[in-house]
Amino acid sequence: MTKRPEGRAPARPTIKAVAAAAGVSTAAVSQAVNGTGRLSEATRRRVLDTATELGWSPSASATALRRARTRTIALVVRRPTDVLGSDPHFSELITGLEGELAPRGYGLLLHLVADMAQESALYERLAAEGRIDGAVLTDARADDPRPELLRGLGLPAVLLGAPDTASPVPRVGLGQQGAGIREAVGHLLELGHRRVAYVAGPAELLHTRLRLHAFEERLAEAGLLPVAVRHSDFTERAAVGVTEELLALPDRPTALVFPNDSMAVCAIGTAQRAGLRVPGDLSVVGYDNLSLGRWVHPRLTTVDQQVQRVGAAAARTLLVGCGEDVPPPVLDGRPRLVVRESTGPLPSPA
Amino acid sequence: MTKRPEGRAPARPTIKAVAAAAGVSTAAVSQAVNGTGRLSEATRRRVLDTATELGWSPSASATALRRARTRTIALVVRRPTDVLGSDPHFSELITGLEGELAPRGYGLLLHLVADMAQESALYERLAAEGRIDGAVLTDARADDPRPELLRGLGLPAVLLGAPDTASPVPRVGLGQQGAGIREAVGHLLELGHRRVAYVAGPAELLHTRLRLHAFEERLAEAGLLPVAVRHSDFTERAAVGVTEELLALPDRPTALVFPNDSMAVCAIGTAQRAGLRVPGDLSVVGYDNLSLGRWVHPRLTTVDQQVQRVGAAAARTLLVGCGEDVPPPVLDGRPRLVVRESTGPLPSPA
DNA sequence: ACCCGCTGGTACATCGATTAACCACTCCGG
DNA sequence: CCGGAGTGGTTAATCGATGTACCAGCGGGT
Repeated sequence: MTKRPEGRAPARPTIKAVAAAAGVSTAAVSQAVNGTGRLSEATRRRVLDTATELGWSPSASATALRRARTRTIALVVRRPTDVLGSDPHFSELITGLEGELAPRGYGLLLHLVADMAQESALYERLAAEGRIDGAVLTDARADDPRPELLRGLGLPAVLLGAPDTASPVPRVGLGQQGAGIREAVGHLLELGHRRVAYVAGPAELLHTRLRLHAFEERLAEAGLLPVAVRHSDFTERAAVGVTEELLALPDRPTALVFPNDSMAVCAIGTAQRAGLRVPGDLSVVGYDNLSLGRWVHPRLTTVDQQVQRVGAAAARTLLVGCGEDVPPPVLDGRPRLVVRESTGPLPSPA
Repeated sequence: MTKRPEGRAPARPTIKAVAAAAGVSTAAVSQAVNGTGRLSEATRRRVLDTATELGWSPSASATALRRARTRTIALVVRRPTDVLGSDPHFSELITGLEGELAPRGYGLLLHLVADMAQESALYERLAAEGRIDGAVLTDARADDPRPELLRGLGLPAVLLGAPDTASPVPRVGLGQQGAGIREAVGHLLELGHRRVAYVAGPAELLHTRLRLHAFEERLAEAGLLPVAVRHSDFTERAAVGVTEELLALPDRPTALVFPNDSMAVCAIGTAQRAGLRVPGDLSVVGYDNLSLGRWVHPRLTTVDQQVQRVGAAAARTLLVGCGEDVPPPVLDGRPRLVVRESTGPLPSPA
C-alpha cells in the first residue's frame, strides 16, 4: 500500500522539459516532431529519442489553440425514439469511421439529440467553441438544413444517404439505395408474388423516398401497384402494428418489405403469432443485413448496404476536407440483396 | 482570388471582440461568463448580452489549455469480434451517459479498439495529449489493469461491471449481476426444470464470473448441478454452435440461460430449426431486455439490468471526479427478471 | 579582407482565455 | 482630515506549442 496522496497529478512533461533534456530550444522540438524547419538528422533524432524517453506527446489543447484544428470529428445521432438501441446501423457506421480516423490521430465526438432543432443548435455550439473540425451528417432529409448550416459555420461535412447532386457539402454512398430494393422486388416477382406491401421509414428521410421510389418503379415495370405503403418510425413496436394492419387487409399482401432488419424480424414474429407460416404464407424482406438475421428461424432475406464501407469513405472525405493528406475515398460496393429463408414462392391458392 | 473559393472562414469572434463591443476588458468578459470575480450586475448583464449578440462562446481549446480541463470523457469499446454490431448494450450505455454529460457541456469521445493492449495504449495516448478528463471503463475483467493505469495517469475513471470492493477508481452498478440470474434460475426451478445449462460470456470478464457463480449457487440451493456450462464470446454464431452442441447432449437440458438477448434469439431459432418447440420442449432465457425480444415469437424471457441508468450513474460519478458540482449518483434499480413466453413448464416426459 | 550563401539552429510574438495582483474611487467612523 | 474597508473594475503573466524572423558560423570566390 503506497501512501500516495490522491489526485496528485503526475505533471505531464511539456515541450519545455523535452527541450531542456535534449539541450535544444522548444522550437527545435516542435520542428523535430512536425518534420518542419531545418534540423540536422542528428538533432532531430536526439530530440525524438528524448521525447519518447520522457513519454511526451504534444498537448492537444495547445496544438488545437495554435493551429485552430482539433483533430476531432462530430457524429450526432438524432434519436426521436429509441432507434439507436436496436439499429446496428450506427454501430457499423462508427466502426467504419473509426477505422480511418484513429490511425490519423483523429477522435470521434459522439452526441445524441432528440430532433433536428437540437441537432442544429448543437453544431452551432460545437463550432462556436471550436470543438470540432468537421461533422458526419446522417439520415439526409428531403430539404436538409444541415449542409448549408455547416458551410456557414465554415466546417467541412459529409452527408450520408443522399444522391450525389450539387450541394454545399460532399455526399457519400448510400446513394444507390434504389438498387437493393429493386433487386429485392425483382426477387419477389420471380417467386411469383403480385401483392407486395412496403413499410417505409419516416417520410422526411431522403433515403426513405429513394427506396420507396425504387420499390414503386420496379413494381410498375412489372405492371403492378403496391398493395399498400405505410410509413413508420424504425421501432419494433411500429413493425408489429403495421404488420397486424397489413395482414388484416382484404387483399392481404403475400410479401412485406421492411426498412430494417429489426422490424422484419418482429414482423415475422407477429405473422407467426397470427398463425401464418413464413415464408409459406408470407414472405418478408429486411434491410441492413444485421447479423442476427442469419440465425433466426427462418433466416432473414435482407439487403446488405455495407454501412461500414460507407463510414470509411465518409471519414476519408472529411479528412480531405480537413486538409489531411489521405487517399481519396473509393466506394465500390452498392447495396446487394442477400437471399435466405424468409422469402419463398407464392403460396398456392387454397 | 482567395485560396478557399466559398469556404471563407466566418472568423469566429474572440473574447477580445466581445470585450471591445461591451467596452470592458477581456478579464471582465471572462468573469462575467464564469460568474467569478466581482462585477456589478449591470456590467455582467451587458457583457452577457453582447456575447450572445455576437454569438460568442469561449474557445474550448483556449479554455482547455488554460484550465487543463477539456470537458471530454472517453468511452473505449473493446470489440474483439463484431460484438458492438449487435449488442444494444453500448447504445443504451451511451444514451445514459449522454443524458448527464451533454447538459453540463461535456462531450463523449468514442474509440474502438481490438484488445486490451490497444485499449491501454489508447488511454496513455489520450492522457499524454491531454485530450480527456476521465474515462468510462466497461466490461471489468478479473484482474483489470485499467483502474491502476488510469490512476497512474491521474485521470478519474469509473469501472462498470464489478463489485464495489476497494479499488483505485469508483465502480458503478452492474454489481448485483447475480440478482437477475438468481431470479431467472428460481423461475426455471418453479417451472419444474431440473436440467438447466448456462452459456456464459468470455471467462476473463468479471460479470461473467459473477453471473456464473450466482447461477451455480442458486442451483446448488435446490440441490442441483448445472447440466452444462459453456463459455463463448457474445456473437450470434457462437450462440448457434453452443446451442447445437447442448441439444445434442445425452441428457439434453430443458432450459438454456444466455448472457445476452441476441444469443438467446438465435438459440430459439436454432432449436426451432432442429424441430424443437420453444418453450414446449426447451425454455430459453436471455439477458439485457433488448426491445426486439418483446416482439419475436415466442416473446423472450430476459433479465433487464437497466444499462441506461447505469450509464447515467457512471457519468455523474465521473463528473464528480472531474470536480463538477453535481448531485451524487443514485442507483436504485437492480437487475430484474422479465418473464415472457420463451420459458414454460417442464415438458412432460414422453 | 570582404561579402555571399548556406547550414543549423534560436528568440519571440502569438493563438484565446483565465486569474492573481493591483489600482482608482467612494464611503465612513474617529 | 485621515486610515481602512469595500466596490468595481484593469493589467499583465500564463497555459503549451507553433512559426516567422533573425542570427552565428563557416567555406569559398574575388
